[in-house]
Amino acid sequence: MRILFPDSSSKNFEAGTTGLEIASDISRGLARNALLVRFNGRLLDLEEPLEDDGSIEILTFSDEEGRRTLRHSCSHLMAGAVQKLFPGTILGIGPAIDDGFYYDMRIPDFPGISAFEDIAEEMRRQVKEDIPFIRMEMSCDEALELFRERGESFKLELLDELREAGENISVYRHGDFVDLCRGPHVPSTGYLRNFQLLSTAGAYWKGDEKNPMLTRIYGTVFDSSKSLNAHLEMLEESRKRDHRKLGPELGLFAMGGEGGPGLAYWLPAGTIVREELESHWKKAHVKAGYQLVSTPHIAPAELWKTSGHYDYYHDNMYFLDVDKGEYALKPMNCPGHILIYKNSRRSYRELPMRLAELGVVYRCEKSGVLHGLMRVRGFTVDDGHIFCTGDQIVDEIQKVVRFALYFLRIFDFGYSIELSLMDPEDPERYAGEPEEWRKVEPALARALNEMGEDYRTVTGEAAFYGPKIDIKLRDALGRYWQGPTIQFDFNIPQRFNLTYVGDDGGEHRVYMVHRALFGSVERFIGNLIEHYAGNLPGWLAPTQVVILPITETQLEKADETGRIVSEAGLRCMVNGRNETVGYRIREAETGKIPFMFIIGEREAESDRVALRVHGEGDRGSMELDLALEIVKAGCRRPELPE
RNA sequence: GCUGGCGUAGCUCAACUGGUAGAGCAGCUGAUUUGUAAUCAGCAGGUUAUGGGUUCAAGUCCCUUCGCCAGCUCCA
Repeated sequence: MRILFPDSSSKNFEAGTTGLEIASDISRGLARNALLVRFNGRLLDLEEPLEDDGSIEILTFSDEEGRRTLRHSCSHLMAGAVQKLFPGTILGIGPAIDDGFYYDMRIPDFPGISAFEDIAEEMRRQVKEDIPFIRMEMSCDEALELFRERGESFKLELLDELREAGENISVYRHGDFVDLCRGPHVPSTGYLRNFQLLSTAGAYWKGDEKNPMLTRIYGTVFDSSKSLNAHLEMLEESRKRDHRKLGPELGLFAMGGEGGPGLAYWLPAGTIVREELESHWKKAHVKAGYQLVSTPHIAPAELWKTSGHYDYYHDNMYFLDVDKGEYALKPMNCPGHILIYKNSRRSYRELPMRLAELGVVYRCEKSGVLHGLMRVRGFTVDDGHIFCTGDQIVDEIQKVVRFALYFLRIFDFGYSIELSLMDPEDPERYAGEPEEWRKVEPALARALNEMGEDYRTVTGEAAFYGPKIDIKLRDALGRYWQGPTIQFDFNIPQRFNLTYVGDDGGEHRVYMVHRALFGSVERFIGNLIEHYAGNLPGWLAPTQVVILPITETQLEKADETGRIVSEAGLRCMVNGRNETVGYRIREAETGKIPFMFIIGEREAESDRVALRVHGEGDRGSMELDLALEIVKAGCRRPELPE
């Protein structure tokens, strides 16, 4: 048979040759790293004999499918170990996930993570034994028989569904362990040396709270101990950077307890961070052609009925009585901005009209989803709404994307873009005319293409009211977070009958785009804290310079220097506490204050300071003016966008 | 919201099977006058999250409520 390789070379092999043998034929290294193959588009076990001509791709840990296969195989290994140690364990499902795997099981008398060492020990034993994973294909009835015998009630349920779907049934076995599984798997347990069990949690069977709760065990596996350790170190680093720990430690905000769940209280230092961020945001928006507006926190229920929120967002809203009428705290800013648009008859000459507001919204999130600043009940959306004509769409989208990327660049975030489109199979789900969608969706794609931005198209992920562009931001640890979002809305302009008068003198429906760049100021600051591990850029640092007189004798000089530094527009503090310099330096270092001016006898008599930079150390004694220039450069606010 | 875990001083943590709540750091006072990440001493700090129950006796056992954490679900 003729096998075609990805580099378009080809070679003849005897029919029945396996992927592993082909890999060995190419190189020993590839054979060692190979985990599975893609043959004519299908993912197959390495040891599956290939019978026909076809194109082959040998997949390793550096391929997404390779990682998933390794991890999925490890979930089998783990479940097998659990079943051996806890007889009577019934299997749920055990998929690979980003960075690892889990397995949901009903485990009798499971003691929790204290069992991890025993489970890991059993897994290591089976790794050493290098037990092969064996694929078996069978009829649905045979599989039912097999799993009925083994008491796997959840698997029987899955088999019933598979039968309805008319799927082929395959089963994988290693040692005594048997699991219903589509595959593929790595050849044997020996591949799974570098695993780590991570955590345990409850999870409902099929994610439905009416179903029984199973025990979920999370773990991960890598291709080498080196990459496993790097991953574990990253997890450790994530814990250290947790904004819920760093934020209160650095005096930025307080949460929880008497203040109510999901509500942040910004302390003076944190408020400086907010104010700096918001002030830059406002300046940048004015420069980018937005008009700033401000809308109330409450509005009559009628407004929310018109917008539709009253019906479809009711559970997330807070209501109150005002003058016997029903009011609601705003969960979104769009209706307010719409009223501003509707305040007068709009001409095409006014478009595009861009309105922006740092609008505080309240949403009644379920208690279980609250998470530090990332998910709260009251937060500030850096909201913007663009009203424009159909001809302006491409240009406006490009402007917004560029603007969003500007904000990510300021903070050295990476990013990846997703374009979410409607599901053409199910047009009923969506608001607006299909022809509008057919016009706008390609315009979004065109906007991104023209800018040369890479993006992933996800069909069926559009909101019901319109297609959208989501930009995920990637932080210093390589983690992705919800970032800027740009959403078209065919629904709300219709509900409010938003129009403009065109150059033909007729009324036209206006196009509307919602966009938020930070998403929420609170969450974005949470991201910044973790991204920078608390070492915020100089311009955001609540205190930028600490002045440390070595002894009381230099206190007066320190105060005088402090005045000069403040007059230079920097936030500074004099720390003349009765403590050793070493102690006060330590306070400044742990407080993550970017710069220190240390003034001893030598400096005091010559208008010099000894500059110390956070995280770097002593930069030596220098003229105050020079030190000030260095600090100013380190605390300079970012340039406004073009 | 659901399931599980947790809740002791501002923070980090002690207190054997129920038997007098304790330490370090932070805070305050004083001494010390300090040269690049912790000077020394003293003082103060608690209705053990909350309300109830069992007991001669509860931080410890049981129940309630609240909050936090993990996960599920949700996320216009």
